[in-house]
Amino acid sequence: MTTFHMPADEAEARAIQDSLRARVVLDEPGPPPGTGLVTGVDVAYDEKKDVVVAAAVVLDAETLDVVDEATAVGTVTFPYVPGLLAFREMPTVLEALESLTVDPGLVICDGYGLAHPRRFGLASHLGVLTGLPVIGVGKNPFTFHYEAPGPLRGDTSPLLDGEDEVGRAVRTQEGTKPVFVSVGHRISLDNACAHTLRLARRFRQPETTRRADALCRQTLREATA
DNA sequence: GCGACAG
DNA sequence: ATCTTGTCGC
Repeated sequence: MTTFHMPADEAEARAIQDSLRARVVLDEPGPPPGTGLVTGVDVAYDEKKDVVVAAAVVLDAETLDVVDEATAVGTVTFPYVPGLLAFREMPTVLEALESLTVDPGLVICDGYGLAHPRRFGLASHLGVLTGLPVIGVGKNPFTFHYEAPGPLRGDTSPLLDGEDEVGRAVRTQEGTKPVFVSVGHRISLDNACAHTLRLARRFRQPETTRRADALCRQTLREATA
């Protein structure tokens, strides 16, 4: 497992992404939906943007029951720069994941994997550092373009960077905006979309993300109070 | 040079 | 991400 290194500036951060990108594994199908464990990770920031809380919530993939959860509180040491999000969140996210008492199985995180200017978003980075299969599910199309998917749950359309399909817009609920799924590590795009759809039975976002979001926000309130 | 820009 | 009133809809 590779150790996280905090770059001194944006140029070094981009160089790290260009270097680690070669370690992304794209030829594995990933675990079948509905089996094993699935882990959601998310972070929340305080008003001053200097405290960050990460949460990891492990669910049984079939029942969606909570199996384990962990949080970590850290300090933000890198500014938000589109394309360099991982350097803000990675240290605290890794700490939360390492605090779990079970194997996380498949990880679902906010943001993107291959759908990234250098094809190495947060989900790819997290996958390479942990070795775990990772999916990226974003709420916005970032800098990419797409045609609206059909109106029904399960309808999809390609997320395009020019001619390249870097991810997929997935309609998880009728009457709501799609989410944007991309491959992080050790999973296919088809399977990533199938997992996302299965985990978003009731709401727009996957249950893993919703649980992790609620936990890190609650923990932030308690840590800030 | 200007606009766009995951969280 | 987070700040935030009112407002639309179930």
